[in-house]
Amino acid sequence: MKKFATWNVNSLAVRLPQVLDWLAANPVDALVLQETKLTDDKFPAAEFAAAGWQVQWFGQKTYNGVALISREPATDIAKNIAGFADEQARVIAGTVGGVRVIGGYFPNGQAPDSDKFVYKMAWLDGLRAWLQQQLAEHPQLVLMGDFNIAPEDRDVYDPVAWAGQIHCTPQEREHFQQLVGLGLTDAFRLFEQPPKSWSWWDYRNLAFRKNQGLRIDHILVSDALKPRVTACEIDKAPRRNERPSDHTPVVVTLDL
DNA sequence: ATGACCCATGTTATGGGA
Repeated sequence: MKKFATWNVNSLAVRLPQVLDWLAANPVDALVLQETKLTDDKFPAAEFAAAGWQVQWFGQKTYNGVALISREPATDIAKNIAGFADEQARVIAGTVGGVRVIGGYFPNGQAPDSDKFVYKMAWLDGLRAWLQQQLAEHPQLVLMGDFNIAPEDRDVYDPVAWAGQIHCTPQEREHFQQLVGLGLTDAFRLFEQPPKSWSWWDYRNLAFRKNQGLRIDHILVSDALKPRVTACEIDKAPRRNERPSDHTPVVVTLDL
């Protein structure tokens, strides 16, 4: 049995105690983090090591930043997308127990008519090209992270209000389907799930209390792993913490 | 109601997130 998880922590400096608490309660084989918002010299490697975790990290000042935490050492570490020049620290990958684990903080895109949306589209093109190679090299692969894409209307609390808005545009959803077309499966949808399952709730407007959110954090598994998936769940508990991240972890369980 | 929050920044407002 193996477990892999993803969590956008929205500043690891703020959330480190919550991450360590969560790992103690949820001893997964690997956890990928997004939005650490730390330069590499400030990464709290010693704190993870003291708790018995291996860690790889890749960050920058103020924005973005990713990490790969694992019980066993990760090998063949990759940072960002080979073949796609990027100033922003958004991807970290490693092989853990024979499984290629890729963690990504996909661009937000801000608004469909913005330069940031153009960047998001180019980034997704680059990701897909690289993933095709990664899948050829590593048949057992999980792609996890904050995709900043709500794949379907059932992933949106108010699909009418969000129609055409960022995270819900046809272009973003087409990119998600193109990733699926590489031979990947949304592990969450392999199982019957509670309706109105979200992974993110706005800090504003009492959104969590009213359960107004989006499902934008995902775990995609390769065809080789798909028959091994026994569970995939969103863990809402950390969203109830004091000073929570606006995202909450997603966990997949595989019979390996 | 084009709002409401949270995080980082050598801040006391601004940009970004989603």
